[in-house]
Amino acid sequence: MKLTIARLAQAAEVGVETVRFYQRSGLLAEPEKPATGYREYSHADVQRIRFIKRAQTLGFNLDNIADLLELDGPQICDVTHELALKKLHLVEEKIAALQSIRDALQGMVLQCESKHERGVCPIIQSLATDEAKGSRKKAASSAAL
Amino acid sequence: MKLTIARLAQAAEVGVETVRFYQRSGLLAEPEKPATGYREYSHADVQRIRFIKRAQTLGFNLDNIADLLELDGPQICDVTHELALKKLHLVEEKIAALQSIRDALQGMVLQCESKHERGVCPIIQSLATDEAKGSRKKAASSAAL
DNA sequence: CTTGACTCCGTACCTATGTACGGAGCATAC
DNA sequence: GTATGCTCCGTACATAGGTACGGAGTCAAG
Repeated sequence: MKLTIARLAQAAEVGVETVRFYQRSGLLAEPEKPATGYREYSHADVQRIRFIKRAQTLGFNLDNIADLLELDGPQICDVTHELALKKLHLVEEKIAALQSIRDALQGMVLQCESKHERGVCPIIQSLATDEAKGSRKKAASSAAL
Repeated sequence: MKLTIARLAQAAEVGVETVRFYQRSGLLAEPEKPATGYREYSHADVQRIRFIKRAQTLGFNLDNIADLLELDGPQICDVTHELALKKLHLVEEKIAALQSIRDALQGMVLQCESKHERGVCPIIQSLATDEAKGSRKKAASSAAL
């Protein structure tokens, strides 16, 4: 079944502009433009976009995904395995960083809820002074929430 | 002690351009330009930039931080408490999402390491097909690693 | 054969947080 | 009094992943 770009986009649950963006980024081939009429897309293109979207939900960026899509041959698994492992480590680091942020925030929230000096906010105090006690010193840089 | 912008930046461990950026963003006031000579900064400006940087490591963005810096009066704690609590929830959501990504990646890596059909990569297979079994369906959208 | 919807294409814009550049003014050291 | 380095200011660029716009071509229905 041949599709126009709008129907491809709909089937893949993305916008038309996103399809074009993937084409510009080299993730998706642009079909030949016929002498008359519109470019035609296939179900394989739908699958390819879905692949991209699924890989994105696992934290792969479009560069990674381009690599994954390029893979061919009997050694594929070596490459994907390494890529997935690398990503896994990144995710674990990120989780650790966020956990240390969470601990710091929890501490602040609790302090705020317990009795404290009138007119002095412990959260502001803790941001205004350079203690670095507890969790804040270790991992929590580059949060990017 | 009065500082030039470069010495302010150095004391606060940021770049000069970052100081200017914070000024443009309204996080830091620009001192009056004297009739002759350069603008003068104080230690309070150093503290303010450090405040910003510390708040950033906790996941607050510059808009949040602008709010925090604006606060004044006896009800401060209500606002900071709410902001911190909201941020805490966001961080917890983010952690959960990343954990589900981690689980999915771990599963893939393990599959890749165990025996599997020759010439077929389980990672690619799992991205190419729409099972959504296990972890992938729940939280893992909007990864932003 | 006109109308409305869709495609095609290039380009500009968006978020957030900076970074970099370039020319002119100013200050301090020699 | 000049060389060097700093300040000041506006502007452009960078990232990642899209999103939007505008004008021209094309297609299908009535």
